[in-house]
Amino acid sequence: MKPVVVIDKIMETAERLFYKQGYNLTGINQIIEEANISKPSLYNHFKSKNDLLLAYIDQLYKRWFDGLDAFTKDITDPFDQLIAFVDYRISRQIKSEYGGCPWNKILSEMPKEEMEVLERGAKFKTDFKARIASLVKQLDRPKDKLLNDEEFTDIIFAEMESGVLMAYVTKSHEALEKAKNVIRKLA
Amino acid sequence: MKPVVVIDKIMETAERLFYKQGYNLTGINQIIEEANISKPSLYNHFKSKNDLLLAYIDQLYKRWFDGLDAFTKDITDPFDQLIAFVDYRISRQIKSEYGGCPWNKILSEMPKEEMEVLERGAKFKTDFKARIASLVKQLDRPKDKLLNDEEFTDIIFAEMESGVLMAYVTKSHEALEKAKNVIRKLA
DNA sequence: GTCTATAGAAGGATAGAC
DNA sequence: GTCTATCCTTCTATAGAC
Repeated sequence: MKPVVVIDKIMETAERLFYKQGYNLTGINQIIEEANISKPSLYNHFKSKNDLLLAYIDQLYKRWFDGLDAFTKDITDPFDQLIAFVDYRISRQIKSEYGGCPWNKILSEMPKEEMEVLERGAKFKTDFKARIASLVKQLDRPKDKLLNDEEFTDIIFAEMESGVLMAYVTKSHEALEKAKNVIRKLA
Repeated sequence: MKPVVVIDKIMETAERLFYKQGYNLTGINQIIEEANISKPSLYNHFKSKNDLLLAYIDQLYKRWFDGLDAFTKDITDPFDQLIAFVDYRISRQIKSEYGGCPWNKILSEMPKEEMEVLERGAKFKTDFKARIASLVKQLDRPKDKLLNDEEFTDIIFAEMESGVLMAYVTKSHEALEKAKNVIRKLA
């Protein structure tokens, strides 16, 4: 089902190339060529390449959480949902052939002063962590546990982030599999 | 103490710009200008920009561990050393004004097929984790602990990686401070 | 809204003199 | 080993016709 509207063609091509090659290595010329549109057509919808970047990031946010919801929609138990969060990230890494986290990729190639992008990245990360925190709370862990809910949440989040990074550099989801065991032990 | 040898000028400038702006946003022209050398002079030492990248990465490896050794040289207790590892990363983030981990930055802007760079990244990450593992082993934790040494090592590593990433996007080392508490509780 | 054509700057890399 | 000068490509962005 190929997109027929110009703006859809742009967004689909930009998403694919920005993730695969990185934002700075992807030129406007390549985008219009692979999207089969003309250059002024692109600039009619986006006033600059940076504008397209922001649209890409907003789409990233929506699709990431939509994908998470779809992946976990049939799971009710909060613990199972936590494990499914890890499985969601494993599935994404396999599907992308270990291309890494699109957020980390795009955030890392920005100069550190690019706050418009970094703040969207911070929002994504904290929103995702809030999802984890919500599930951890529902676990109703005994209060005398070694780790409180916040610390447990941090560990789950950290194991996933670090696991995806290692998946990217080692081309394997071994670390993410181990993360599930750690979660099981500490829950 | 400014460098007087041409190759030192190149490496110093490349290190600064690659980290600050990213590899793909840093042009050869800017490097030679800020290093105050001519273009053929650069190409006399490095046969291509990619060649300079590999030299930069090798230097990154050496300086990162040299810095870690210098930072922890007066500490003997293995637990204190683990905490110092986190403090080392905090100090680097403060010094760079939350510029992020130079490894993650350079790894993330490579296309995922650039195995020459990714493998060096994997080596760095696993070597660093091995340092953590070695200290964890020296802790001589009781065998009936909830987490075994390997799992505890993974958590420490993950907390640091995720903590540096969050430092980059939030411009704060709050997450890294929390990581020290988690390590204390689980040790 | 979409096109052809082009501007103007910056990219990586090299020839040839010294 | 270092320089000046230059090559060709690619970059982002726009003017003007339809």
